[in-house]
Amino acid sequence: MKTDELREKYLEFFESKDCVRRPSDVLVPKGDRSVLFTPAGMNQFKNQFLGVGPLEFTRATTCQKCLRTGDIGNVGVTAYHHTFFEMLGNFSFGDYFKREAIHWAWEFLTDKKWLGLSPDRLSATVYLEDDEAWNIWEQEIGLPSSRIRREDEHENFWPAGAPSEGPDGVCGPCSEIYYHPESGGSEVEIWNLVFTQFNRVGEPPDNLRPLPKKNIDTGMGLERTAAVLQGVESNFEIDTLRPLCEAAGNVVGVKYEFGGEHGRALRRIADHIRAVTMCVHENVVPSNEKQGYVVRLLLRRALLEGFLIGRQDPFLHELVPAVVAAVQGGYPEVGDSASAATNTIREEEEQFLGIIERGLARFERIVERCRASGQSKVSGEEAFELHTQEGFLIEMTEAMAARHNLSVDTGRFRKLLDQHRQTSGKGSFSDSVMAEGPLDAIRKTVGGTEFLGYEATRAEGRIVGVIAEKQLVESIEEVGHVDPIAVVLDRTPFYGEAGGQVGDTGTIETESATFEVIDTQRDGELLLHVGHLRSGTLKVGERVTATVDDGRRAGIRRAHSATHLLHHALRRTLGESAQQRGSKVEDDVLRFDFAHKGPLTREQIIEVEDEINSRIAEGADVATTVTSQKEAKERGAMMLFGEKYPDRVRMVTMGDFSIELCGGTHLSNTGQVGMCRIVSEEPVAKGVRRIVALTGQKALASVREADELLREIAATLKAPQPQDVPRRVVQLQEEVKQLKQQLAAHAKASVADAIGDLLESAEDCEGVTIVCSRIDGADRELLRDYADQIRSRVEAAAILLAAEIDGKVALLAAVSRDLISRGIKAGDCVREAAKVVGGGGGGRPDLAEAGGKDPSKIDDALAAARELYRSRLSQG
RNA sequence: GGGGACGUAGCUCAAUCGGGAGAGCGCCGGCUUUGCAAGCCGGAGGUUGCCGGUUCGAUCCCGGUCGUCUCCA
Repeated sequence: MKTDELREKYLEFFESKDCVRRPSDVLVPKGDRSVLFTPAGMNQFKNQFLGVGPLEFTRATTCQKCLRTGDIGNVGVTAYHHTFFEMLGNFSFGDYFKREAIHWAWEFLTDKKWLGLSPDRLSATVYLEDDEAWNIWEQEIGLPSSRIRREDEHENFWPAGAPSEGPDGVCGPCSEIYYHPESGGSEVEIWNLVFTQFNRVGEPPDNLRPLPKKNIDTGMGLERTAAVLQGVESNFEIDTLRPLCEAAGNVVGVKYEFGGEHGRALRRIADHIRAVTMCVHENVVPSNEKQGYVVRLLLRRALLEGFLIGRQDPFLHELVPAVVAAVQGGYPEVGDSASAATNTIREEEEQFLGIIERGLARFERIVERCRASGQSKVSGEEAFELHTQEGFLIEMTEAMAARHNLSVDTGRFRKLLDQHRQTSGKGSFSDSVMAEGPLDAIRKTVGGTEFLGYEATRAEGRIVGVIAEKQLVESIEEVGHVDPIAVVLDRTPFYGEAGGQVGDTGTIETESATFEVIDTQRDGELLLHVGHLRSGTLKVGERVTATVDDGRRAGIRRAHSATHLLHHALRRTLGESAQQRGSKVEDDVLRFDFAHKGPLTREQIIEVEDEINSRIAEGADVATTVTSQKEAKERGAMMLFGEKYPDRVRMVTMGDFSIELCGGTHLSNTGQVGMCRIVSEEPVAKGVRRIVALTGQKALASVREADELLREIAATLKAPQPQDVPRRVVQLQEEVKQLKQQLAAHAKASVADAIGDLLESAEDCEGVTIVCSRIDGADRELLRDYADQIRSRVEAAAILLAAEIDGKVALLAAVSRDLISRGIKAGDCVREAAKVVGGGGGGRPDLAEAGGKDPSKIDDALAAARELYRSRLSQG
């Protein structure tokens, strides 16, 4: 059976059991900080499992795109490990439970209409204490007890080890189904049925409370099951992946054979490039943090495999078409972003090779050091530094060291890496991902907040929850709380921050109390009014009047509608690739990030600004409609890969030029923007630019400000007209430069004059001119000049110069080079002299500097220096 | 979220122990040459990322900040 066929059959089967077929969630789940990537099918149903929020359905089935990197070292080595893979799943939220889950799994696996696997080749495991599951398997399914195994909480509980080790929250026993291949190879786990029936509360014993509503969460690895059905010995041999491995072989110039010399490496390349392509398709691009870093790592590891085989220029991007071919059955849309993915991947490959080249110098130094000291091993420390600072994967260091006949201390390297892991792990993710927060209680009773803000900025509502210091409270009466309080209403005109648009501000009032809202946030379906109680008492259940600051809201609407105009104008000027990557919409201020390489030219910025303002002048209608996702797509609304849209979407259209899906608040006519002005354009990340623009009042104010500034500059420069300013500035710069040069020349000349006097009054000792003198008004620079010129004017000189600078003493000693061998050193002299003025110093034998704190002793210091020179010279 | 390295002329990078900011390439001018390539001579080009501290004195040591690279989570 083909892989695509298996996927379809599974979903069809569970649809026949009244499960709703849901699309795969995106690879990076939105609003879930507990994971980097979607790790399993149930991830998108966390709220349903917790019983939080409304339930649109109680049974579901999906084929979920997943990414896991925990076992990356096993990829290509074992038969069944992947980074990216697909997980088939069926789910129940308080609906069907253990009996149905097991019966249906068995039916799907063994019925001729579906997979038709021989029952004799299947076995199952259950959790030690789960007699219920055991009995279903043994008595109802009729599986012989010899083929049912009981396993402990580390093997057959989710999360693993939860009863004794936690985390707290929803958990339950599982039952795994294994397939025993005809070839006699080892058993394969093909399906895991999780029965989430407990809520863990604290430490054992008696810490597992039965859930009122029990859930089912199952996962069947698509590739793994396909391998079983196709009777092949590895996931990489199935119909979709084998060609990808072969393509990898072609690209690096070797033939792919499963057991061949390069089999493992090519499987890794195939696995990683598939994962990378899927990520890039969803706009998760290589970077140095979080998800982007994982993508980068996958890409680099894949590149390295090819590099070691012998392909040492970018080649991974050439595999994108093969990936598209492999995944098009399930994800035809990946083809749409293939060329963009190819570019992104090629760029990252080039960058990595560039980094290697830069690190090469350091690597060579290490090799050199080993040679010099006769070592045959690169130390673990050195390898670790190459790894953490230059990005050299250890395998690469080893391979390159081998070329120089050196080995690498990998044992030590691993130890250092482990240490590094431990120190870094301190700030890791919270593990109680399935635990409830204070908001979930409100959600359970009232569902969500109804949003009225599209039509009104003032409305009546009822308080359904108050949160102070992270706790639910019944009422709040303390005026002057330091930490903001959150108030939840059943209905509100306040817009909660979303889609880049900031939350509203305003007031919530009862007859006796006033609450100032400084921000509005959302948590799932709830809108949280965040702020401070100004007077009176707020109680849950009270009726209130909620009033949005409508002047501010108007500015936000102008900025938001202008954002759509900007998006439209950018795509018109720069091309379709100038896709939105993020935005922030505030009161008459907007920030817009979009995909584009390199800075925009001044002309392009003006063109964009012109386009926006023509659309404003045109006064096009702005219309919003709520429609199905499908229809919006057909109308040509922009939909981004890597975004997950709800089934019903809000579509905002402007004239005939802009259609976007948007939940924000907008104007009714583009003319109301008034004016839009781009104030900056800058890079924010690789391939992403940011434009900041102003609308309405703020746009006008900024023009005025610039005008005012120019006027001021012109007045200061005494330029008669603003247009004379640039010329005047150039003129002044030139003047300053000339004056500086003149000053320097002058100083030099005056030094020459002064030196004549100094030498005249200098004493001669054993043929050496001793100059110990005070140069008033000199700085350190000038003292050096004096010393240099004295030394160039006489045969042999021993010098100490002093000056008072800022109430402190600066000393400088210098001797002709010939004198050094006679034991006359500038450093010795300057140290002696510095002692006298309460300081210290040092330098080279021919020139040294020092300082001190007591200017009144300068003459004493000069005398001491003279004395030192004399005595040394007479000794010599 | 936690570590590490780096930031010096337009570019690539030096600067020993804290003591005079440099090289190569590029740029400009001159010479040599029939011309080009090259060569020779000369020149311009610096807030040592930014802020603060220690010190008589900081490119160098310490703290902070910004940016780049990188590892781990």
